[in-house]
Amino acid sequence: MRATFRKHERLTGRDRVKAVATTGKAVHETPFRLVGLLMPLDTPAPAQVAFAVPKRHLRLAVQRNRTRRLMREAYRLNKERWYAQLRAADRQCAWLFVFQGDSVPKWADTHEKITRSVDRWLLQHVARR
RNA sequence: CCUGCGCACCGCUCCGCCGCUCCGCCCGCCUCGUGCGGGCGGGGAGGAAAGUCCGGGCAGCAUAGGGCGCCGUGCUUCCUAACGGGAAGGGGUACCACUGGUGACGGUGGUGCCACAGAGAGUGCCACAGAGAACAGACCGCCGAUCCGCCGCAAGGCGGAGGCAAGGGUGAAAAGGUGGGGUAAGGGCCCACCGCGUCCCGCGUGAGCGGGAUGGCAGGGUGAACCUCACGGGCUGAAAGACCAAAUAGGCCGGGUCCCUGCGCGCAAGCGCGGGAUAAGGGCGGCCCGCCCGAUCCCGGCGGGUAGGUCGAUCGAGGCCGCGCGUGAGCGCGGUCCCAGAUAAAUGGCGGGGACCCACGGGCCGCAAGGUCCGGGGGUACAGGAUCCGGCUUACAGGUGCGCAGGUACU
RNA sequence: GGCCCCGUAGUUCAAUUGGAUAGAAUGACAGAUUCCGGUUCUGUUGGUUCCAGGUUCGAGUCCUGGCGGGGUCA
Repeated sequence: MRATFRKHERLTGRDRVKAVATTGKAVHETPFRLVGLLMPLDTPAPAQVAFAVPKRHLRLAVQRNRTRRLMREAYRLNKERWYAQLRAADRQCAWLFVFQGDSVPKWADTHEKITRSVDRWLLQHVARR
C-alpha cells in the first residue's frame, strides 16, 4: 500500500469544517491542536483531514506554506495505521489540525507531535468502544 | 589587485527513495460516478509572485446631449492600449574641477537633485524679533550745505527746522547688486558693468535659446493655502458576472379531503360500491336537497433560491531569434514556441554529493596589497501565484559585465 | 481577494488657520503626614509626536513612500 494523500482525503466545505471546529473533541500537543469528530462522510476514505495555519503568528505566506506542508507530510507517512483502527471500528472521522506556534517548526518535532496527537485522540474516542 | 558608487543582467545545481496537482493515452474494480486504484508520456511560482500606489483588458449596473460640482494630473516634444510610467530635450539648483573679472558675477566640463503651469485675476496667511513686514520704515546712526536762534572781530562752533535708506542692529525675508563719480551727508542722482522687465529680429515642431534696442527698476514670500488655466475621469469590482442545482421552509397552480360500518379488489397503503349518523366558515336560496368557494392535511407539478458544482480561467498589448527604421523609449516585417492554472487552495519531505561565499589554521608564490593549495567549520538571500496584463514602490545572500572615483604595488 | 480608518509620555486622551519650550489626568520615583500601610498634600521624572524623505522662514498638523494596528464586505 502506497502512502498517498489525495484530494478525497481532505476535509473541505464550510459546513463540515464548522461542525468539526465547534462540536469536535480536541487534543492538545504543544504547537498543535487536533480537533476531531466521528461522523459519516461521503468518501471511500476512512477519514478526512484539514490543516489550518492562522495568519496571526506566521505573517509570511512562505512560512505558512512550509508549516502546512510539514504537517501534511507527517500525516501522510503515518495515516495507514490510523485508517486500520477506524476500519476495524467501522467508523468515519473528520480531523482538523490547527497550528498555534509562532515560528516554523522542525521536521522531527512536527512528525513526533502530529503522530502522538492522533494516537491520543484515537485512544480516547475509538479504542474504548 | 583592493575598496566604494552607478547602470544592466543572473539569482544555486545534481542523484536516490517517498509524495502533490493539471493535461493526454491505456488498464483494472465497483456502490457506474467522468468515481477509486494503477501504468506511461508531458507541464508545474517570481524578479520582485509582495505592497495594492497608478493605468488598462474584461464583467455588471447607470446613461439623449450639455453644463455645474467633485477627484486627479501639471516645463516641452515623443513613446504607449493607457498611465501619476518611460525616452529624449529645455530650464533651474547644489557640489567638484578648470577658468575670466578689482568686484557684483560670468564661462566650460562632470556629478547629483527638482510635484518645474499661473503670485500682471481675486481672497487668505506671514508667529517671535525688529524703528519698520506689504499704500513700507528714522531705533542706533550720518549730515546739518539751506533757513532760524545763540556765541565769536573772524574762521567757525552749539542748538533747532529739516535732509539721508549708505552703515549698525532684527529677521526666513528690509524696495536691485558691484565698482566709480558726485554730494553737507546720501540716494539710479549720474556713468560703466552684472542682474531684471518690455519690445524687435533670427533660430528651434516646442519648452526655450542667441543678438539688438530700450526702461532706470516696475517692486516680498506662500498655489504639497483657497483658487485660476489646461487636460483627463460615469460607478462598482472576479466575493464582478453567467449557468446547473439537493435537503428544509415558504410562494403559486392542479387534484383529493367529515365520522362510523358492511361487502369487493389488493401482500399492504389504499381504492370502489352500499348503509347509517350528523358537527362545521362563506356563497347561491324563503327553506331543504344539491352545487361551488375557503381552511386543514395529503399527493403531483412550477418558478425563485441556499448548500454544493461548472464556467469566467489561462493564447496573451505573449516569449525567443533574425532583419530593418529611430539619438532613444519603442515600432514594423519574417520565422519559431505553447510556457502554472490550484480553489480549506498543488512545487513538498528525508538522505547524499557538487558549486559558490565567509572567517580560522597550515604550506607555497610575491617587496607589498594579495594570489593559490590543503584541512575541519559555518552559510546559500528576499520571498509563494489566486482574473489577466503594463508600470511604480519596497525587500534581497551571492555572482557576472560595463563605466566612474579613490587607494596600493610595479614598469 | 477588495475597500476603509487609525498611529502623540508606561497608559488614556488634548494641542485653534501650520507659529515659538507638545499639555492634562493617571502611573513611576522622592519627600511630608502616620506606630506602619492606604488616602491626602508637595516636588521630580517621563516624548525619535510610528519611520524616511519633501514643501515652508517654521510641520504633531500639508504632500510622497514605507512600517505597524484595527475594522468591514459572501
